Formats: sequence, C-alpha cells, structure tokens
Amino acid sequence: MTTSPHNTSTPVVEYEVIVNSSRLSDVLSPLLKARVIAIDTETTGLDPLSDRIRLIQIAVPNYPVVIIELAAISSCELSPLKQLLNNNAVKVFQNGKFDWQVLEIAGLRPKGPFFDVMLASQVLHSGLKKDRDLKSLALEFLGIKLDKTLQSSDFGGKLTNSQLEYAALDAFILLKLRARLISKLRSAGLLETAQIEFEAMPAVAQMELNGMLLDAEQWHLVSEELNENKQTALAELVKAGLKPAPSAQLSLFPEMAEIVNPRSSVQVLSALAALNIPIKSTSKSELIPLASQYPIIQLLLNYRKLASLCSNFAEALPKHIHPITGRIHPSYRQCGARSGRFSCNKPNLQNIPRNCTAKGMRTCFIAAPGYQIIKADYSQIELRIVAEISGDRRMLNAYSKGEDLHTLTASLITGKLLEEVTAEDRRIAKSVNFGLIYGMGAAKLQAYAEEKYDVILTLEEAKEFRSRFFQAYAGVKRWHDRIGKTVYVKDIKQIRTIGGRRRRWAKKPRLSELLNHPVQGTSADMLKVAIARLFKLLPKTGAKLIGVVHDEILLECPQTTLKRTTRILKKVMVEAGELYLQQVPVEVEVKISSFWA
DNA sequence: GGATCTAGCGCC
DNA sequence: AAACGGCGCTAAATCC
Repeated sequence: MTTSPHNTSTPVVEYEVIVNSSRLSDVLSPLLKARVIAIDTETTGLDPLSDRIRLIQIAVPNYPVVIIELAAISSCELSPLKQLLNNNAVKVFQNGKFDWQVLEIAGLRPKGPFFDVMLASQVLHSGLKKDRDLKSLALEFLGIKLDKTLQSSDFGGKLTNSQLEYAALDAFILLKLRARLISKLRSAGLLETAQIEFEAMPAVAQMELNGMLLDAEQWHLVSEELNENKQTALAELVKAGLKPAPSAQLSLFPEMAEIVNPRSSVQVLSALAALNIPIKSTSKSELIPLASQYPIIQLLLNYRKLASLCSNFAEALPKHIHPITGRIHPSYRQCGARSGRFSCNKPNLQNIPRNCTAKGMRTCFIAAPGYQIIKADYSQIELRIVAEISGDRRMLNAYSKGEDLHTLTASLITGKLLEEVTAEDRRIAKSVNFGLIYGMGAAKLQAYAEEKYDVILTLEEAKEFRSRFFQAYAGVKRWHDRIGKTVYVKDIKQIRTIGGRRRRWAKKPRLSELLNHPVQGTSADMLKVAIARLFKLLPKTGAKLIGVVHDEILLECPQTTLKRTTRILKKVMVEAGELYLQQVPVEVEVKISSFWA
C-alpha cells in the first residue's frame, strides 16, 4: 500500500463485498475489537429523506475494507452491523452529518465518539479558502490523488469493480486522514474545538431531519398581503413620476418606454437623473437621507423592500416543503461561517423576516398538533462576551448587578440620570453599543442608527456619542487598542475565541474582523456545546431540536413535557455559556408558543 | 445561452 | 488616521 505523503499515486485497497448475512457476521466480529472504525456510505442520491443507502463501507486498520450491499441483507439480520455501529469505537466520517442521517433512517444510527475529517479540516483552516471534499483533503494532508470521477456514477445498478474499489478507498483513506488531522489539530491547539464540532454533528444531523412545520395556509395569506402591498407600491411609484429617461434605445420600443423596473439600479439611476435627483448609486444608505426631501425616493425604498420580501421569502419558501414529511428541512453548515457560526441554506431559515407583515412571517412556522415551540435565546450575548474579553469594569459591574446595559449606555452618552432615560435614548444607545464594539466610525454609526433604529443623529452627535462611549467604557477602548497593535505592529494573521477556536487570514486582517471573531466565535462555541448536550438529554422529553439562529435554539416539544424540557434547555444553555464566561452572568430568555414567536 | 458577479434585501 | 462583523437568496447585470 502506497500512502506516503510524497507518493501521489492512488493506493490500492483490499476489500470484500458482503452480500449475505452469514458472511456479514463472520467479517464484522473481529472488527468489534477495533478502537477506531471509518465509515462511508454510497446512496442512491443526496436527499437522506427520500434516497436510500446502497453500500456501507467499513474500514478498520489491518483488515480489508468491508463493503456491505445493504439491500442484500434482510433487516432482521443486521444485528452484527448494529452492534458495530453502537459500540464505543471512534467512528470516522467525511461529512458525517449526511452518513448519520442516512444510517439513522435505515435504522442504523451510529453512536459516537465521532471524528469528521471535513469538520476537522474546517476547524484547522477556518478563514482560509480551502476545498473540503475528500479528494482535496487526501491531496493536502496525505499527498494522495484520488480519482473521484466515480463519485457521481450510478450506484443504483450493478456495481463495477472500479466503483467498488472507489468505495473501499474512500473509507480506507479516512483512517489515514484522521491520524494526520489529529496531529495537526493538536499542534494547532484545536483539538477541543474540533471535539465540540464532532459532538454537535449528530445534533445538527437530527435537527435537519426534524425540520420545521410551515402553516401553508397562513403563509399564503401573508404572501397575498405582501403582493397586494407591492402592487400598490408600484402604482404609487409610477404615479409619483418614475418613468424611463428618454433614450435612443428605448424609443425604438415605445411599448417598453412606459415602464421602469424599480429593481434595476441601472434604470432607476437614469430615471432619477431625469427627475434631477442627484445620486451616484441606488443603495439604501445613499437614498435614505434623500427620502424626506423627495417622496419618490421613499416610495422606491418601500417598493424595493416589498419586492424583495415577495421573491426572497413569500414565493420561495413553499417550494422547500418536503413531499414526504410535509416540513421544511434546511441544510445547516456547522462550520459555514469563518467565525464558527452556523450558516443555513435551502432555504435559509436564519433570515426569515420578523415584522414585515401584519401577521408576521415567523409566526407561520408552527408546532405540530400536541406540541409547542420553545424558543430560547442568550440575552445580549455578544455584549456580555465583549465585557468578558475586554474586562471593562463598568460593563462587568453592570452585568453582575443585572442592570440593563443599553439604558446604562444611554445615561452615559446623554449625561442623563438612569431614570431619566427615554425610549428614544435607549434606542440610540442600542445602536451605539452594537455599532461601536467592533469599532464603527462616526459616519457609519449615523447611517446605521437611522437605518436600523430609526434614530436621526447629526454627524456631530454621532462623533460625540462615539467618543463618550469609549470614555465610558475605557476597557473596551483598551481592548481595541491592544488588538490594533497586533495588526499594525505585530502583523498577526490569526486570532482565537475564549475557547481557542482559531480564525486565520491570508492577508492582513481588518481590525474590526479581529475584534469580531473572538466574540461571534465564542457565542458559536456556546451554542454548539449546548446543542450537543441537548442531543443526549432531549430524547427522554420527546422534544426535538428544530432550529438554531446564532444565539437562539428552537425546540418542538410535546405539551406534556413543556416544563421539564424548558428547565433542561435553560440549564444546558446557561452551563454551556458559563464554560466561557467567568466574570459575566449568562442569561437565557425562553418563550413558549404554538408558533415561532 | 449558461455561468458568474453585483446589488440589495433579510437575519443575528 | 480610520475602521462594525458574520451569513444566503433573488434578480439584474455582465462575462465568456
């Protein structure tokens, strides 16, 4: 076998194909003693809910790879396999989330501890652009060239020898990769971070299978409301005088000359120029300051927002309802963001609008009959982490006394007493707090406050609030200065969270990125630890993990266990937070409802 | 004509 | 001296 890092030829792997149950038992029994087993599956497709396993490949050091033709074994004779998947050996996967899902559905749920070579490599070079498919990993870490042309070949019919060789090699290579990755992770101080990922993996896999239930009728009503509003907005826009600028090209097609597409920045730019409204771009930040002066600008912003809501959400989501389960099963990538945060797609349920219609879009996600949705989120977690990392005395003090930090900031930047702070002052303070912790400048703060919090500040006010913020929170200022030196003096290109999760940069990072990672990443670490622990505790409650949104966990819980489940959820989340926050209390807010509240 | 990039929207 | 960060999706624009 040729697997030295310098030899780039594809190694040849011994294997045996198992097509009957008596041989299955014989072949698997010596493997039961192994400490580490690598597992790969070949399936009839990529949807765990509708496709099936064709092959299960199992690789153990010093044994030929076992390739099990699953269909050839009757389900009552799978016990040797179940025994192996359920023992205490480390199970090595590439993108184990998928294998876990197909095995779970086949009644073959594997038991940890797990090692996922994809997650391990993502933890290792988080922030750098690297491919994470098995072929790339084999080449990068082992110097082995894999031929993946067979991966997309048809595993549904009669299998060729080269398909079997490919399948065997895929499993075998995982053992080599794990060994190499462990030593890389250890020397980078990333074993603990990788462990968090591995333990969260089955929770994520189960969460995807669980999915969320969308009330299609309510959704339809919301869509209609939005669509009507959009049509009205368009009519108003035309009435206000949005029409194409005269141009030679359009005059050739008079029937097109009457309509401007408000979503086309090119057309809008020339149309507004014809109305003598001077803009360089059609971006929101450029338009907002002009909205009070020109009514048409406000109408344009209004239309664009509605059009985007219609196409992005109203029309898109129902297409994702799964024909088998009737639920929406998005895909979560646990190392999707460079910070260690989750990303979510197909569809992205992490950016469903909150308050865009009378009824709301999130409220259309409902619990199944007999269930309720429990939503729990970490309270102001990023600010708490900033307090912990910066060691700012005033922030630490405020949080330890259970004070409201936004009100405190409002008092500090306006000079008012705490009890004199108005709702408006507090909104200003929120924008100041969230904006300035990562070093936002005064001009951007001004725009940000208006866009997100409906607060109008002059540039002078924004400057003043900015300087008062850093005076009031001198520890935060010192933290910024300290990290700033590491960029500009020490030229560092990596930084870590409290738990040690690393982010790297290929080129010089921006200060704001260096400030951000330890905060966002620590919050992600907490969430992952929490869902990993929940995965072990939830089965006895009958509750299911159905979603995560950065600092929020969503469970669908039987009515009968609501109290107990809520207690467990809260406890697990607080304890996960306390692993990282020593100086700041961790608070979790819970809401229970029949829908996503 | 299809693939890719950009702008602008949503979320934490 | 100046500086928010992290995502995904759709439609329009642009590239090849």
